[in-house]
Amino acid sequence: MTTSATPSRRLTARGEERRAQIIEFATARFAADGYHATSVADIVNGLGVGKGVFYWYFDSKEQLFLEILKDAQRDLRRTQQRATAGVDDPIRRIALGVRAGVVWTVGHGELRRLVDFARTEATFAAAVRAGQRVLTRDAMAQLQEAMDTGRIPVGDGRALASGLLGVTTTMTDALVEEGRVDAGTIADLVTDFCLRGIGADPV
Amino acid sequence: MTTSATPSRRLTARGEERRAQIIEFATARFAADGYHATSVADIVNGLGVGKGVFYWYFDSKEQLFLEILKDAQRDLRRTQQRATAGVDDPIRRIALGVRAGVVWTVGHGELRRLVDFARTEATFAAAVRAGQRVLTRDAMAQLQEAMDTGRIPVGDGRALASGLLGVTTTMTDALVEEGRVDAGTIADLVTDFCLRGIGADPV
Amino acid sequence: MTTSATPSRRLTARGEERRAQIIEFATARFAADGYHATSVADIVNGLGVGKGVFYWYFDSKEQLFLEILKDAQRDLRRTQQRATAGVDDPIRRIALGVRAGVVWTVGHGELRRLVDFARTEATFAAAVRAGQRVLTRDAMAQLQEAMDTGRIPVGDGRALASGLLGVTTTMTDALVEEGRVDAGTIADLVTDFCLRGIGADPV
Amino acid sequence: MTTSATPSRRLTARGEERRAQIIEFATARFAADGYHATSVADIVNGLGVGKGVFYWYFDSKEQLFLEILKDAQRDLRRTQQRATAGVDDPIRRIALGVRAGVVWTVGHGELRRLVDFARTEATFAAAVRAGQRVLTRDAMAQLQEAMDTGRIPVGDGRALASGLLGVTTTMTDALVEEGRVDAGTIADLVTDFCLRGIGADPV
DNA sequence: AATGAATGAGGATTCATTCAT
DNA sequence: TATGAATGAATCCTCATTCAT
Repeated sequence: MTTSATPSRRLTARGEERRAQIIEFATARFAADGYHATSVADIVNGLGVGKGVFYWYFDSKEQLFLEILKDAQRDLRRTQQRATAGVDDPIRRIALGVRAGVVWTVGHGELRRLVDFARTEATFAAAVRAGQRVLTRDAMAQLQEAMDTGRIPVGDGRALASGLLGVTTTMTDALVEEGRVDAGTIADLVTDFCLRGIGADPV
Repeated sequence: MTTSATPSRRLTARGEERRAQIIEFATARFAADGYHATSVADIVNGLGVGKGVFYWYFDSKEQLFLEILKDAQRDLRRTQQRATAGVDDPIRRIALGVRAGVVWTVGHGELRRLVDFARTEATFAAAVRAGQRVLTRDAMAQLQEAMDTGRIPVGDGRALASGLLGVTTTMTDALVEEGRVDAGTIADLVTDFCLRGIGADPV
Repeated sequence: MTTSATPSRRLTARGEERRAQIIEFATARFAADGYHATSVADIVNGLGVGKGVFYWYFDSKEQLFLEILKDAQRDLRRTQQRATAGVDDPIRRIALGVRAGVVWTVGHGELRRLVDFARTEATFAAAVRAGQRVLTRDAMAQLQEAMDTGRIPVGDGRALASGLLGVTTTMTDALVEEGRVDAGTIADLVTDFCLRGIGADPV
Repeated sequence: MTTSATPSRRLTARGEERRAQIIEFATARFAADGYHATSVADIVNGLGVGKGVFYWYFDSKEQLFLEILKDAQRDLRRTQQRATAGVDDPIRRIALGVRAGVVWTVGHGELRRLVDFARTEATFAAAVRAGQRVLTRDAMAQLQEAMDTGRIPVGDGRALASGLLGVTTTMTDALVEEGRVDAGTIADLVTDFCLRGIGADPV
């Protein structure tokens, strides 16, 4: 489920596989050791292939990272959209979106790390902000509807949206780090905090 | 407001000044360009001094970064302690602590970036977690008292504490990024969300 | 005659060649100018290759040196073993071993220098001692047999063995330095001194 | 008992003391860690003085080393001369010289190391050779007399002299390293080997 | 005599990227 | 497609030496 193949090249089935394999492995290393601490050599050696392979599929290390980043952001968004599709009540949509965010974060802690890192390098910061903006806009839309329909007090949509984001990621991280791996329980705690925070009655 | 001089060395007044100067400059560059994108050469050139100066005051680039990190975490904590000292009501203490956190974050956005980055590199992650734990513990103490005295519903202290942290940092970042620089307004929004989130009546 | 390739890597024929070439060139420079006075840059420039080449074949300058050291010690030992193989008389074995040692030393004066240097750096001293111990043990075995069979007076094997070593290296060095390059003549003088020294009748 | 004070400077009593202190400390470090591994900073820090002190007494690290070297060689020579003064029999003189050499070496193992090192660096090699030549010449004089008076078979003086040197140093080193610290015993073994080696009857 | 600070050339090593095969 | 080899700029760090005080 990759984006625009970069070295604009038609890949065979086997090629697509290789490419995915590189992405997967690199993601794990980037998350575990950090982007800079992971060299292209580490990646190809870990995969047991020659160096040329990497550059056959990617223009550069930077481009690979960007691709991982975008994939991650798109994947999270899709997950949330899928979770809230067809639900009428804006509060429920928010709750479900938050839950989906938590579950995704629990399952993709590595990607979270990458986003955190990306934010700190001039080279990647723009990409992260772009993605974050999309997520915030989604949340704002729901919040707006909730305000319009009187389900929550009128307030600063953007502020509330970023609050949702903050609680979701930070609380999830903290609890996962502490060893709590039950996504459901974590989701309950996060959702509770969030709904209260925006002024809705927790379910 | 530096810590223990590192290459255990007695510094003259002039030396202390230099050292502080390096820390300040390096912090700015690290925050602006990223830790890896900022070379020791960049730092000393920017300061117009020889390369050896850096290593006269610091054992390594890594150690300098760690020092900045610890200074930042200690500074934030002190600010919060100062803000809540002598206040009896736990809810008010929480509110004041959150406010202080927001104000500090608004004034030290650069440091926030560094902490975010540090979390993503194996080398620094431990230090960040240690600092975060201290902050969380502080918040947990207040929350516990609030629960014990019936000011908020009994709940998962750790979860709530990390919620407070998450809202504070993420919401502040988002609003600052959007151009809102009035710390007071931001603090109001954040505090509101937080108090609601833990189940207290916003003031 | 290289040992275990170091950066555990399979080398092609061309690679093996390059590796040997580096070892050869570096040995010459180390011996001529000293280990510290020879920089990696000197080596690669002298070879007309890029700096990375060195690190493709060796983990570090130190490791390369160690490898040269071990190769040298092993080579000398093999030469002596070959020279004495199949000879029954222990005195003759000693004489032949000494001769072989002299000849080897005359032909590999550079390596002798490296060993001398290595002994003086904490980093390499252990490796030298290990090699020396092997050589001494070899000589001691022959001396023991000579004593057991009454060919030389009973004495302190270890002392005699180190005496053989000392005469061989120092006398050879001194004579070579003086310009006498005829290995045969030198070997005669050394062997004479050695056999007399251990109490055997010179042949 | 220093040589030509180098930064041609009149030293006060206290100054001479300082100077000797530096030489002593540096000698120990050079011998223990190696010349290159010991920085000027190590020396002054170890002594608890500022960097200027070093350059007040010595022009450079190199010059200090050279001075230590020469002191050592002169000291050894004097010791041997003192030991053999007034003795008529050339064989006895040789025996006593060798003994003195062994005793000195046992007591100054560190200096031996320095000489070994010096031989391997282009910068110092000449100085060592010069010293060695003096020692060899001394020995040759005695050997010549022994030959002239028929006490030992006529042979190659220079070769024999270097043999004496080699046995003395290498055997002593080997035995000391093995833990035998009784200079007398070691001297016996060395002298025995040496006298036999040159064709004299051991006493 | 002595100190702490500063200099900067030099050195080892890394690593993204390219290339011949 | 893939590999091993090669490149060389960039980086961190060391250290002998100098200097202002």
